[in-house]
Amino acid sequence: MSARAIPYRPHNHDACVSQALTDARAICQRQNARLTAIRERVLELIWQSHKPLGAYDVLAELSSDGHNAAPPTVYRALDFLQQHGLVHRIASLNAFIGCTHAGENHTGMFLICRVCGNVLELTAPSVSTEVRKAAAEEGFRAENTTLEIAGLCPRCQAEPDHD
Amino acid sequence: MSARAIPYRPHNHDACVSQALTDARAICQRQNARLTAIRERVLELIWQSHKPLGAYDVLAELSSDGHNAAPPTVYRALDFLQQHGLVHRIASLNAFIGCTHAGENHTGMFLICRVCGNVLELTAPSVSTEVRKAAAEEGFRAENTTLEIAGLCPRCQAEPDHD
DNA sequence: CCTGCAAATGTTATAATGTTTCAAATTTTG
DNA sequence: CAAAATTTGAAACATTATAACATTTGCAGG
Ligand SMILES: [Zn+2]
Ligand SMILES: [Zn+2]
Ligand SMILES: [Zn+2]
Ligand SMILES: [Zn+2]
Repeated sequence: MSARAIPYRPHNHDACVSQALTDARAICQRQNARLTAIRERVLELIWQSHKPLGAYDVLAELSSDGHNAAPPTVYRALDFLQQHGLVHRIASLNAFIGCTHAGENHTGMFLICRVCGNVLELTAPSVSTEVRKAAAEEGFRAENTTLEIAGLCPRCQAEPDHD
Repeated sequence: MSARAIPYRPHNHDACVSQALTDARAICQRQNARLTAIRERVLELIWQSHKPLGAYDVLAELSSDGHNAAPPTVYRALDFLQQHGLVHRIASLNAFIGCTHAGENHTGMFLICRVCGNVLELTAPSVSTEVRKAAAEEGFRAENTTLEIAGLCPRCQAEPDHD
């Protein structure tokens, strides 16, 4: 896996997409999971940008593909992709984003720009460590961490009206 | 403010509620905010346990009070209470819980037991520090942190079938 | 190749959560 | 008190997610 693009800055995003799809195929093969046409298409749609996409946005895109889809189709695909660590749900936005650390066994931390809407996924081991420690001090067995930071990305701090 | 009760363990919960209401009155007075009857009642309902309550649950309770309320009534009250730091929204559950650090200017971290449903709110400065650091390393200006840990509370680790 | 099973998808309906809008009532201010 | 601002009421609507059951597809064993 090559160096990761920074969503906030212009980059060859097609490369992001094709890398994600390639990785996904490999991961599913390794896990004996079936990355069917719909699932792959949903993953591709989720990856169309670094901004989280709502389930109904995915649905709309599928429809404009000519695919006559209903909500369960999308939610099922998204469940599958989450299960296999290919997308994340951003709880604070009710939306989904492609995982940039697929196959890496990580706890994501998401930096969400409230202006441009782009999201950067980080793996911050020091944060995870402190979280685990804090939970352990309470005798709590942590299983799943939701960590989403809303704020301003570097670009939007500089020029507030950007896409 | 006295020592905080641990939600997972039996305690005199009426004391939690009356403490919360007393604190809320003081805080609103200090901030020149109007803790109206509805708002106070919603806060009280939220505090009826240490389990997060959905907006529509609050609505149902209001209705059984005889109060003929509609969704906006509840959401407005909850907005107010959030604004003034009296309740938190748990994004991963679409539900609300009373703040146990009201007036303290804090970033909450929530330990959510997936079995009993109780939630413990912590202030973990070391976590906040690491989060800020990680964000800063990316040049990101963090404004709002959502940090929710799902797992098993001490009690439910010991005896899995408890309330 | 067929048959039968399991996984995946289609389809319809419905549940759960949250917002917009405008009107009426209440509180505050001068 | 009168004007202005805040709060609440009420109805409709929008968005997000799931339930239930029928149908199709992929695949293993015979
Ligand atoms: Zn990209
Ligand atoms: Zn990830
Ligand atoms: Zn209590
Ligand atoms: Zn709090």
